[in-house]
Amino acid sequence: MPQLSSGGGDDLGANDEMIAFKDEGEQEEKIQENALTERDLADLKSSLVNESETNQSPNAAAIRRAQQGEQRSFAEKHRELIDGVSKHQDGGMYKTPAYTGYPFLMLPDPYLPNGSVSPSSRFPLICIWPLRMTAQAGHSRKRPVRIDVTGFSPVFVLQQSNKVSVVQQSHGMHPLSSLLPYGNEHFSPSPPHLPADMSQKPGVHRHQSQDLSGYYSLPPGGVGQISPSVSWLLVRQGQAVYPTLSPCGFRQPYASNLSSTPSSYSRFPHPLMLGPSGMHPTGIPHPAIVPPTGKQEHDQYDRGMYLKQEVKQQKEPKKPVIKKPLNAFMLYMKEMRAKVIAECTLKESAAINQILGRRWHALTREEQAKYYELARKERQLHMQLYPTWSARDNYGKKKEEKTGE
DNA sequence: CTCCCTTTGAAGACT
DNA sequence: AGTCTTCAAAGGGAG
Repeated sequence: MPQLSSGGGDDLGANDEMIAFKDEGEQEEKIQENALTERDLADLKSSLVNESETNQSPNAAAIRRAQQGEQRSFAEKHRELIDGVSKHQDGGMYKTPAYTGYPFLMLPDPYLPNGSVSPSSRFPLICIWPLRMTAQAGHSRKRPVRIDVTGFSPVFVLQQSNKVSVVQQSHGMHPLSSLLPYGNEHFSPSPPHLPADMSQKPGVHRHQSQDLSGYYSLPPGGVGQISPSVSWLLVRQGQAVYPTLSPCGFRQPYASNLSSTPSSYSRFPHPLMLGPSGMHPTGIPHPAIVPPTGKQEHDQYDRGMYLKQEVKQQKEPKKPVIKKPLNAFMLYMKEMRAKVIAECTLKESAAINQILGRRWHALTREEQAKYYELARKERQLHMQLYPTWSARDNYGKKKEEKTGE
């Protein structure tokens, strides 16, 4: 498995990526299975879902085309991303295929084949901070009200020894969008209700609506107070580099002491900064951390909810719940859910998940490997961030909650 | 309002 | 060691 060769030195990731993909015969079998699965998709949809779904179920060929397109687009995006990264760097960090699925943290890859990364460099000196300014005000589970104030183009940050390189993407699609683990709307067009935000100003283009809902932080002691005011916050060795708008509309970084706050901060407060809820011990919120009483869901984007949580926590401080890192399939589901919903006009998660499960099996080994790799990085990062955390911490918690203990 | 459903994979618990 | 159980996400549906 080419992309799974960790190159040694990886004692953190589990061996999930070493999945026992069977050999040639199995591959043929898989191909056949793919065809079957894809064909079954229509059947599944018609059998699983309600009548309306049945009536508009596309034929198998259409599904096949859709799936092929889906898979192709994924691969293309992946390639584009790799190309994009490699074009924009001068050969320092990512000589090997860059790890493309982790926009949250552009860290030196400890899995570089030569395994030469020093222990200290196993952790990022530079962190890319995709704070998309998307809030869901007055969110209810059934009717999310989304205020999308995403304003800026994505920025690449590549570590070059002690420098920060910022690479502006020239096209509308964020190159990392295809693999954003926490994104929900990676490929969806900009929502029609998008307010006239800065992205619509001349010279400032807006990337597609992506929920860059999660991100990882530096390890304890890495950073201090972080301003969430910008779409992307770059952190480097105790300094925050705040992207700002240049006259031409491109974002330029400027270094700032963490204690000082750029003017843009006050203009764009971010709900994620409210209160201690979901805060990593560093003071940085993390998608894996959720307030103890609430579901994660969109709460972290719900300013009101966060305020409530803050007040609540002031009254009765509880340990924030650190969630399990997502496995490969969960990451896949996160990415593909919206697509399936759009294609199948389904809304029931149970039915959607069935389809996703079949699609998952229909993926090629390479396509699955990408998600296994993502999940491996996810676990690794989770482990770095929460070294004392164990799945045991949440084990049986749900039952306890139910029983009221 | 709360729980269930449904999927896969990881990891803890149990035998 | 092998098997079982729980939890991650999601959101409509049911009670």
